[in-house]
Amino acid sequence: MSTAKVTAQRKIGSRRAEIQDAAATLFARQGYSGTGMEQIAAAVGLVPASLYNHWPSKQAILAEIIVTYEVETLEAFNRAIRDKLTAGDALYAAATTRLSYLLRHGRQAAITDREKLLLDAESLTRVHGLQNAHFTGLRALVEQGQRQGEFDQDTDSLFATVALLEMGTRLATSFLHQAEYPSWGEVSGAGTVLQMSDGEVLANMDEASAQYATMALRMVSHHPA
Amino acid sequence: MSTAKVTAQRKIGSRRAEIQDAAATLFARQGYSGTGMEQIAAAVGLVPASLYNHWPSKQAILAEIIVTYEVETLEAFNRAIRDKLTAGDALYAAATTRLSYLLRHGRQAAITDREKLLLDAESLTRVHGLQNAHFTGLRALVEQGQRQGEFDQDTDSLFATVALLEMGTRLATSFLHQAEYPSWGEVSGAGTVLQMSDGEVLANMDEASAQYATMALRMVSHHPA
DNA sequence: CCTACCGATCGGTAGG
DNA sequence: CCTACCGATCGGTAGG
Repeated sequence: MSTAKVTAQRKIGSRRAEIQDAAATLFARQGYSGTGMEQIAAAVGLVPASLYNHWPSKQAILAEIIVTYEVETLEAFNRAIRDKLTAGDALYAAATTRLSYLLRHGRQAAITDREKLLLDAESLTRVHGLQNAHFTGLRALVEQGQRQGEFDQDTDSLFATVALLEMGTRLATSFLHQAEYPSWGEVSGAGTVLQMSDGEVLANMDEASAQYATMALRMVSHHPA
Repeated sequence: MSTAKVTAQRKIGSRRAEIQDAAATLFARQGYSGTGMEQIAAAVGLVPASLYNHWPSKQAILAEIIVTYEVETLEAFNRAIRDKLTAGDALYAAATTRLSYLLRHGRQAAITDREKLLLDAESLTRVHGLQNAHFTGLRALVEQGQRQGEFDQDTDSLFATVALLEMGTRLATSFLHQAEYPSWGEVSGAGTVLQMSDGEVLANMDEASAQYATMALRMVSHHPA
């Protein structure tokens, strides 16, 4: 497959987005510091200097990837829990929505996870604010379920919230590194059929999300009233 | 062997370890590519060229950090499950042992997670073999528990195994980035009192390990026969 | 969007 | 363990 053909298939006039997408793939695979502007340029068929017509710096590409990812993550969470009648329903919706989003943005999740400390102070403050809002919202949900008797009272809500969030991040980013678990991507008994190619999930995200949400409810010992 | 020579060898030996320890701190914080030999040298009060009296290359430091971490992780797992009478007991022991080890080696866990793909082919093959042995052993434990009726039959063992492993890794490496969750490190209700300083856990690992193991058992719906 | 090029920094070596 | 230094590569700029 020629680079020219792939480039031609993309929308003309979205060079900026094309560069960001190529950067995301490379950052996820090699890390930010391990990726040069020359590699990004080569991936989109340009010479390094031309990238600066679309982006002011390498840092700016990183910052937009991370901030966009965190903004969308928080929006997805708030949308998911809206109008849910019980804590169990809200947690289930938050979990399925989160894993579904994560599986479709595995590169961005991995980059945020690894490189966010390299951001400038302003962007980092914003990212921490977004992450804190997400964390606080999820923790409030856990504690609400505990007060209402739906979730186990003895669970430490701080610990459970961290575990829920981190388990999701890791499950999703794991798909970027299939080699780690050779059987990963196989057809598996309960329907976690997941095939990755160039950072994209091709099949059966819904089943994986349901499995994740079920485990999330088990972790807080959900027992519907 | 003269006393002077032994002393000299000890000095060299401790320098080697001192350099590796400083590198681990920097790699965990800034990434492998983001850390220069000059920074490592400065951290131990040397000039960059002097590092090459103790290590042949920057890559060699990375490789030893990762391989040692994986070897010890597998050993700890095999020791933990030895002689346990039920799958539930074995899973509980594996979980507490794992989190305890991870909390004491958060930097190495984070580095392995992020940088292992940068290893030379030989080291990477070895690391993948060690990880696969750990993964296979844990999955076998889950399936044994399912066959014996201790764990829920409907859980996908592949998915559950990945989730268990990744949740542990993330919980531990999260402590390296306290800023992420401002309340992290506080005194928390159920005893997850964890204070970090320079990558070291100072208090109450046992309670955190127990919380983690309890969640692990819940994830597979453990119900003692 | 290109050619040409900059100063800074990289991992690593020579020699004592 | 140091001083001195290497070629390669880095992110970014000037000018057209």
